Amino acid sequence: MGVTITENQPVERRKKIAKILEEKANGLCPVHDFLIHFANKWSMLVVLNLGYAGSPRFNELKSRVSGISQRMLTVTLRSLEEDGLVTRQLYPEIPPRVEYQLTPLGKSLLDVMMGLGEWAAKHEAEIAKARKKFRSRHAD
Amino acid sequence: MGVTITENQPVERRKKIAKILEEKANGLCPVHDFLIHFANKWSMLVVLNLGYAGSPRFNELKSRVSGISQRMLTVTLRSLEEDGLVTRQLYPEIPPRVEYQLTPLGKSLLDVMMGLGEWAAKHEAEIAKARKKFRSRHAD
DNA sequence: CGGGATCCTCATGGATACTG
DNA sequence: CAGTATCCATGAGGATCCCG
Repeated sequence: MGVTITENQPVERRKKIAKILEEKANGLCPVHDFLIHFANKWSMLVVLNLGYAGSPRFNELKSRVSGISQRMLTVTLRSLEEDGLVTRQLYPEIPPRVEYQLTPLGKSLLDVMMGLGEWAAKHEAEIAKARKKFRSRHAD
Repeated sequence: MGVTITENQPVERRKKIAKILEEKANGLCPVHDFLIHFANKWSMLVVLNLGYAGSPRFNELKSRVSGISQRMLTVTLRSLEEDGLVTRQLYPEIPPRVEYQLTPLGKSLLDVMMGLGEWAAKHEAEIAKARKKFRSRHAD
């Protein structure tokens, strides 16, 4: 099989994209379906922080994800748990202790999220510059 | 410099994540700032379709991104343009013709988006299974 | 053709109070 | 400690009409 890695070849790229955007039985492509559950303010940040912290407790995680409310952390964790990305381990002590952890599936997503995160960190300034320019051009 | 690539090393990974989550002057980490503008239903799908189609016209793109409304395509494209990810080329003909295209910055994001897209396509079934299981367990 | 301008709806998500 | 339950504000996003 052709293992020759030819990065940036338009043809190969188009094939890959086409596969990603292929509609499934539900009328959605995998990306769209994924985004419906994942395109929100917190999911990605929680995944990254879980990747960093290992098996944090609820409030540990809450203090790490700066700005998140108690409610939204709960909601986000439940959603991640539902998608099989996170496990919730309850230790029935008093006071109760709960630890969250990425599943193998969650860890595989973490790798992708890190790619996105590194992109964001790398191009942050460039984007900020573009925004400024755009606004000054449209500030008529 | 230590170029030894040691994938999956927790220590290196934690360092990377820490850098991604590092707060900037505005009190936000790069990812958070990025997500505020990009975590929505359409941006990623539009970027992927632009990567596929090359320099599509407005309605060409609209018919490719299944389900998107005229308004949301406009809004999304403006936002991407503002972030320096997309260029808008107007040909003052009658009727007017407008072509959209990824900038180099947009193309670099496309690569990352493809990584996410491939992840979504690969693990779609697994996620669906997890959801089913979760629901049957919580259907008391 | 490629939008802009409005109106409207509903889901996201923030604040607060309460609980096992 | 780790939530649940409510209430409420905001804005994302859909439908529709209009316009150069």
